[in-house]
Amino acid sequence: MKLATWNVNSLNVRLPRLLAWLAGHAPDVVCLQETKLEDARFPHRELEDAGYAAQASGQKTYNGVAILTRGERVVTDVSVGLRGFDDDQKRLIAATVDGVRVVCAYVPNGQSVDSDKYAYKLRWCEAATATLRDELARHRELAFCGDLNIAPEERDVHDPAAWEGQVLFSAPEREVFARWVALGLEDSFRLFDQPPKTFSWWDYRMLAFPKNRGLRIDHILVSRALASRCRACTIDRGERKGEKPSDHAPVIAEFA
DNA sequence: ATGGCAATGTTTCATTGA
Repeated sequence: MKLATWNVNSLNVRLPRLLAWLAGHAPDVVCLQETKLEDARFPHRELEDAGYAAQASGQKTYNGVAILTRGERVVTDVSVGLRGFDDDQKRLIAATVDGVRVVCAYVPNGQSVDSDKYAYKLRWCEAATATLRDELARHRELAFCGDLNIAPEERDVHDPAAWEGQVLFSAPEREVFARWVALGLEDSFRLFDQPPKTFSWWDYRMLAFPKNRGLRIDHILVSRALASRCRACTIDRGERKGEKPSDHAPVIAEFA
């Protein structure tokens, strides 16, 4: 099974690239973030023609998440949002796909550590921790995927000294990530030897991508049972190149 | 040096992202 996550930064704009990418990689499950589409406008037909079914939870302009599944994979127990956390922002969708619980998240950005949005991010993450604890109690095989908007370690940041204390790399955010790991989740990317300076997001500005000034903030975290089946995790940085790329690259994990 | 780019709707700018 091949499982991917990708912040597409507008599914409307990125649909041609997504369809080409699906044709090239044939992933079995794809978690999407920042679709920026109301459910009524979700491109179900185009994806069906490409061989994918979709579960979506979206809104106009901002946020929006979806889980795509290839072929006749059995999808059950679709749920939307965090338990016990009232939120108008469409940031979380989960589904069980052939027995694997897939939780797709678009964690709030947080803007800056002194902002209301940062406080919202931390509250959202705390509710996510509770939801994940529940989900892990119910499902042996679970993948928590998405734009988690946290760079967990110095090696996940192009310039850790410059980013120290900044949003995406502040101590409270890294502690959140550590709590998710403490629940029994493993960072699939770090199960394997990886090239140094591998990132998943690069700013559109300042020639950040050609200079490889990026962050690794998109992740596939897996429960221990699923980790034991994990055979690879890679970031498709080539997808950041070319015409109209998303500012995020897809992350792909493969399982036996 | 706090800019730079991209997408969206409220569109000819303001807001947000990370």
